[in-house]
Amino acid sequence: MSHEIERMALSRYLDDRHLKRTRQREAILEVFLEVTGHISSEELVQRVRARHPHIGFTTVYRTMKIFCEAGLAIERSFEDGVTRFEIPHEHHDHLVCVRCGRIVEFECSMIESAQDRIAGEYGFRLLRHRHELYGHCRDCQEE
Amino acid sequence: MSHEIERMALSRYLDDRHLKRTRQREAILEVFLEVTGHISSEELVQRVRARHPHIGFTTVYRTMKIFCEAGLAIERSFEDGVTRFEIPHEHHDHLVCVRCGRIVEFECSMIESAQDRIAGEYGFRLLRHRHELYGHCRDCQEE
DNA sequence: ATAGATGCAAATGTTTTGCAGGAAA
DNA sequence: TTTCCTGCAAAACATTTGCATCTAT
Repeated sequence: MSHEIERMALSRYLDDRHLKRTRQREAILEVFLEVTGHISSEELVQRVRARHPHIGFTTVYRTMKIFCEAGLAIERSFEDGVTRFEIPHEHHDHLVCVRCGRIVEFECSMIESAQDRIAGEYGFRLLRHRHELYGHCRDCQEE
Repeated sequence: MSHEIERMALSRYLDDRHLKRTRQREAILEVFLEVTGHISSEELVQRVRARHPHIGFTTVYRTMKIFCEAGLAIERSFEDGVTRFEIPHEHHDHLVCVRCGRIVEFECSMIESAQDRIAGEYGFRLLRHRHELYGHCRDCQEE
């Protein structure tokens, strides 16, 4: 069984605050762990409902909040007003195609250290950042 | 009279599409050109209404859309769900204090060129980017 | 038995749209 | 006198909250 780490993290998070293991949380976890890349709240609701039609979207929203707090999910938002989630993995930022919506991850340690230096220059204690490049991906350039 | 460039850009934009010069647009322009830094839609509505109580917030939203299209304003959004506007000036990104909301601009050509290189590597034609550093500013660190 | 979870409906907050009346060209 | 603009109310949209009911512990 894969994603043992995520399952254990959730298990511990729930136990620590006396939260319950419910059918709904199990179902949402299953679906979320299958995601590769980024999934919006709405898509997540749809996929969960395909298997468990009774689950309300409110529950999905509330559950994803818990997953984020438990460290199983990271909330991301690009420029279309919807929240997306991804499974945490090594640090990265994103390239977003504004035509097809494709999201590609990139990593650049040079930029990372430049950020630290800049924050320091301005006296900021850096907590997090957001760095997105918007453009047309290769497939969307011909026309 | 300052901001001649902005006024002329708007004038031309309006003329080109046979749009009208109205009292409301004049009023919103006056207020907006006085802004230093970033102003949210809501703050803008308040400031405009302080002088012209009759102006509707719908008009402010619609007018700012026109200003953006005319190149007099740039829309920015940080992580609090509201749209902010700034007067265009040399390219820059932002440091945002998550405690007091202070927004500081920075510029880094090294990051800019790294972005171009990365976009190229992934076959993207870069249109724009978004780069924000979130943290605590100097004044918000003591506690 | 009881703290916690669910799902519906209603509320939220920001921004947009429909429309009838009003103003600029 | 036509075309565009305004302002109100209502809609949109993603997300959150209230609450009565249900369920895991």
